[in-house]
Amino acid sequence: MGATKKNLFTQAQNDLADLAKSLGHPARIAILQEMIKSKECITGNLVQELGLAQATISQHLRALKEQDIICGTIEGVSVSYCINPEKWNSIKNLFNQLFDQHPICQDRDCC
Amino acid sequence: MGATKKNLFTQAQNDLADLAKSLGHPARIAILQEMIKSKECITGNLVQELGLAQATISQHLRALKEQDIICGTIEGVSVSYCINPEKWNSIKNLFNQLFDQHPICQDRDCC
DNA sequence: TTATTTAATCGTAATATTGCGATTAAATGG
DNA sequence: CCATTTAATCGCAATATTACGATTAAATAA
Repeated sequence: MGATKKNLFTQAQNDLADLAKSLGHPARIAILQEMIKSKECITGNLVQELGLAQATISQHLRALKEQDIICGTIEGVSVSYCINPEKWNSIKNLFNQLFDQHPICQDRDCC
Repeated sequence: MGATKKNLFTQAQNDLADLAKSLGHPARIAILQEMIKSKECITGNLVQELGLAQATISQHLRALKEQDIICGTIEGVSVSYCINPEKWNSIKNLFNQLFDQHPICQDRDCC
């Protein structure tokens, strides 16, 4: 045991959970915000900015890459990453699809 | 090592990451969708519906409770859970705040 | 009172994640 | 060619998560 039982859930549920999981670490949130902020999408700075080891940053970048949230282009000896705009938009839509399923009911609140 | 270095990040980054993490499991996505679908917020059904053990469901419910995403009221011998509408709304806003930071740039796409 | 039902919690095993030093690979600069 | 720079990957240790059987606690039904 210990492994997620993905077979019990729909593809959509697993996909959304995987996306949420990839946002579920402050370093990855910070990386994405940094990429949004800096127009040049330079990543060498991330190690400096975030204070995590180079190997750790690289690992987080891979997690985001595997979800197709970011991609990188080689620029000389370094690599420039940035957010995949189409994916970003689709993530936003998927999350809002979940959020908007809930009919903010004023009348019958149990919380 | 192995523990997230939360001290390197802002409160907002850690909070958003924690929220994302709590959505980062298909069972918890399924639980939330079930709560949205069923008007009565009955939870005993969840064990039946999802096919996970009772202890496991209870653990996922606790994770959502700890983030204040859901809360439960005792109804006789069983417990009725539902989504916290205010929190739900604030989560939606927090995520969209992140999503909308990105200026969907058509001109300079590296992906 | 004593069963029964329901869900939380405990304890534990399996697996995943996080973090980093060390190494590797690839490109640049001399 | 060789040194340097940059980032990916490897290997490992520490920690977290997932899952579930067993137990517990609380409410109901008899």
